[in-house]
Amino acid sequence: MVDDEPQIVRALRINLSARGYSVLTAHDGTTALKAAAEGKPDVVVLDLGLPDLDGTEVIAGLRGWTTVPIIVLSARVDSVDKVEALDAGADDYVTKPFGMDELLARLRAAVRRSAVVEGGDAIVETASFTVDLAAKKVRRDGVEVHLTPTEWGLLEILARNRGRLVAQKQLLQEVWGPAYAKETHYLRVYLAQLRRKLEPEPAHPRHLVTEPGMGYRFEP
Amino acid sequence: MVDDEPQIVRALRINLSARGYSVLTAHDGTTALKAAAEGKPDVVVLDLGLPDLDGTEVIAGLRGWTTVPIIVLSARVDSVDKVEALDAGADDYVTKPFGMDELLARLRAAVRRSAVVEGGDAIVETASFTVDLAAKKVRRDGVEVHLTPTEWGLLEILARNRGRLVAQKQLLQEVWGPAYAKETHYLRVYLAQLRRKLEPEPAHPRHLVTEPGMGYRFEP
DNA sequence: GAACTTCCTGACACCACCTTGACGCGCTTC
DNA sequence: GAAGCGCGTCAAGGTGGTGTCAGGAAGTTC
Repeated sequence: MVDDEPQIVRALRINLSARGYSVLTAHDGTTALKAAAEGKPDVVVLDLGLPDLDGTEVIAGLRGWTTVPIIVLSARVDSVDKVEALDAGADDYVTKPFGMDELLARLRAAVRRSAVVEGGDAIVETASFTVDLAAKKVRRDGVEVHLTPTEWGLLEILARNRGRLVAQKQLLQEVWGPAYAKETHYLRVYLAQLRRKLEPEPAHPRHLVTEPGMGYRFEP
Repeated sequence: MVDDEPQIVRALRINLSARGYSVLTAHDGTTALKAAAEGKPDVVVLDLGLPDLDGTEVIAGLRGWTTVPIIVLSARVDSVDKVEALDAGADDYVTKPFGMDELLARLRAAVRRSAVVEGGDAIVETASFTVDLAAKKVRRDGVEVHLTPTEWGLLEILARNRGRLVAQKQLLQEVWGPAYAKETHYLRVYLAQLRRKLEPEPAHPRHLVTEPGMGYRFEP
């Protein structure tokens, strides 16, 4: 969040923090570029009327090394300014005064877009095997392990809820469908198969743990 | 370009065509969705006040199968409308009346962004063949291999997602269109053709791998 | 208008996967 | 201590997904 007007910085910080964002602030272009390089933000909100650098210079300075979404704030309504900022590399341009709801929505849109690009950070590791949720791959001691669709469906849910208990009903409904909520036998068969393929000692599972009567838990 | 007001469509068509864009137009939501499925646009400009469908319905209809950038046009200034459209999956929201310069700049920004997403290394190499995504060419042992448009469409998606599993549904929707999401037979035929042209042992594919029940994977 | 390419469709064999049943074990309950 | 329940294991049958081949329709080029 880059702005030289303290009240705007303050308002945004409160709103963003309340929604679970962590916020880095800078009050001029130079510190903004430095802070961005160190903090690796997921999105940049940039006011154009900074005391030291011109808005397009800040944008260019960021675009030199990152494709992080940049949302420009500005009091200038003139379309020339908008075109300049957007062509310099900004992703969006919001004119002051702006509604907080709108800015937040544009923020969400920008983050959503870049989340699609990255995507690859979905790797869950345990002592004996690795689950790559984006590529749908499982490796054990470096070699790829082949899983059937049903096996993968189960493992994916457990891995996405790693550390948490997942109810039998939830697993059955999400993998087999709502009509199969009581076929707990399926779970026993497929959990056994997963353990045989992934656990060092299938008879004494360390990562795919049964919680009797309740469900299963993935322990990373 | 989706709008029910002829004069706006006309103005935009002239401006965009003059700048080298090729323009598809639709005057309501239903035809827009159909045209998008067939035409595979690089960016969608969508007016919200359509006669048949609600704006968010059109956005949802597109987002069901594509991540194409959507720029919303609307006469409504209310921030609730903006938030709704953006959260439904729109990338940008421009209120009427708008400056043509600004819209064009936002268009450029949207296209630039999605170009980055697609980007990546333009050349993908395997032990037995090379895919040049920029030039749309495939070479095997130095000599160029001719692919049909459909074959190339499949190979391109797989190559851009190299290493990752691509679902059957995604391949079908992106190559043949949303209506063909269940024609898995097409995939079998065309994957067989690609393997015959590219794999050293078509019967035992090493790079165009099937994951039964789930999809296909390109292994570099 | 003929030759060619490309796409779609159908038939068939094969194999992996899902489902289902039977059985043994350990824990809780009475 | 017996009975019942939940869980893990193993094996077998059926079926649905996959690869392959070939023929015809539609469109393109010369």
